[in-house]
Amino acid sequence: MTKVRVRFAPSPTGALHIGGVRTALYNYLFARHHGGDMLLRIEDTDSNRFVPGAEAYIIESLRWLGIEIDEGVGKGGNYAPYRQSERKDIYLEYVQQLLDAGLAYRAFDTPEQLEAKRNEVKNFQYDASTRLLMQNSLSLPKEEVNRRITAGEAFVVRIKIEPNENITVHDLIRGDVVVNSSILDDKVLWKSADGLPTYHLANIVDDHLMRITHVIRGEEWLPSAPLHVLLYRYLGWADTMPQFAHLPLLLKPEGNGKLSKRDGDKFGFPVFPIEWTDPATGEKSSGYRESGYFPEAVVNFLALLGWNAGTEQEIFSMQELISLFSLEKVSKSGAKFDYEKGKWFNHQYLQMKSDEEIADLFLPILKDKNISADKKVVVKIAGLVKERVNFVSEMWAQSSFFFLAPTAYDEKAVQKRWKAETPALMQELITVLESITDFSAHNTEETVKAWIAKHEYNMGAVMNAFRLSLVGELKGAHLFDITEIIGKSETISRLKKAIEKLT
RNA sequence: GGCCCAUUCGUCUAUCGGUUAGGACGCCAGGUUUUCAUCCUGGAAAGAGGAGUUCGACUCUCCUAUGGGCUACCA
Repeated sequence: MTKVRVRFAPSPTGALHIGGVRTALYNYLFARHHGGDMLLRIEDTDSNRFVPGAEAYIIESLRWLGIEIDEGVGKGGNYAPYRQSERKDIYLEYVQQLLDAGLAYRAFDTPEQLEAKRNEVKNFQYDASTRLLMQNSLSLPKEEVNRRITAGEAFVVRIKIEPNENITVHDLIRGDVVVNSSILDDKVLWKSADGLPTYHLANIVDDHLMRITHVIRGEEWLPSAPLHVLLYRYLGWADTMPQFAHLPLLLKPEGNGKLSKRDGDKFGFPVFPIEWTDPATGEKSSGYRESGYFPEAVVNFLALLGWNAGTEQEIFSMQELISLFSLEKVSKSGAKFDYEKGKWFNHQYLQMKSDEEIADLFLPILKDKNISADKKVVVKIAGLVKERVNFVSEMWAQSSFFFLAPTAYDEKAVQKRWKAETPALMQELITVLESITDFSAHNTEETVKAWIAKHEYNMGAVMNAFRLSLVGELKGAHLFDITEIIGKSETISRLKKAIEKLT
């Protein structure tokens, strides 16, 4: 059996969209599952839309997510070059072959003429029914064609599609899709504007030459798949044509349409894997990486948007995804992007991290806040706070009281928990705390609780006022974990301050 | 407009002719807790509509509706 080879073939027209990331992921999972190769090919045949930096962005995004490339741009391989703009001569050879075989023809119609035609005839399509009315090597006398060519007149090359034939595309996800060739148009294969092939030609030539066995791409390509099947046939490669799988699209979380860059701005979540700055406008778009997502969480989340193992498992490592993935289990319909679930995945992965790892991520944030803290202490705090947050970036809000004494007290909390007798109670608590030498959470808790029990104080009244004094609000970690970390003198100092400020 | 694809809780999905239609996110309630959060338990919540086929349809077929995609010298 031939070795599975798949490719991810994005255009360097900007940041890699999250839907594109999923396509790359599925290709990768499929390749690894079958012990095959994953290629990265850059489809830069549209010189107008080329964006500098996009290629590097794509490579970095895949690297961050752990989607490894075996061959291609940035990696090399036996089928180089992997950038289509560097393969022009190769494509030239094959258009010529199509031209010589009479399967393609030259068309001289200018974009303006085509535009005029489209305005004049509704639903105009350049095909068998109209091509003889246009200016091309099929409609014009041979001498006229030659004259135009030698005069250097610009022309495109179009595929010549024979009408009235049912073309079947076998899709691994959708089954057979049958389309009548009459509805297909004579697509441009070679552009005159920039002297490069179109996607259709370059794609087929490369997939064939690079020995691609499975084409796994977005559903937006399904309508042109019959054209691609025809091209394989025209080029004599029908017997080695790759298998197709068209993936369902990622849709907007609300309303209609596919997920777009604008949705990120609108709903406040990233639609790009890593931050992207548009080189033309300087406009920044947020990325999952910079938003504090773990790559494993993004991968897990994306993997389940359109695929599932058929079990009730939700959390999958890359290795598990690889061993379980199959195209048969990819769903057929588009998936609305559920950002809330994405956050949940990150929460799950955050809980799996060691306190040490989390501390390493939290330390720079503390540094930003001008907090210098001992790593050991931060590790401890990470352990106490991680379960309360989805992202490391949210930890400061949950832990600032470990580092800073409250400067204000929540008004409602004060009203509820700071009564006339509270100052005296807190004063007594200070005395109790002062007597403690082993200020560990456990011992302090025992001592304080014993004191409360002995005097038959109201537990809630004491503890809440205590908390209010230390935190400034009625929230936060276990109280005696706080006292242990901030220490005896700071604990007492905060109590004193509260008594002073709230009385 | 034409062509193609799709349609199970609000969302992601399981089910591959016979199920009390399952799970997860989110939501709601209760419990744990000194607080908030976490966590645990429970709850509400779905087969687009209509015809067939069949002893029996979420599952197969057709129609309609709805959603999506494509319809460039963009990919």
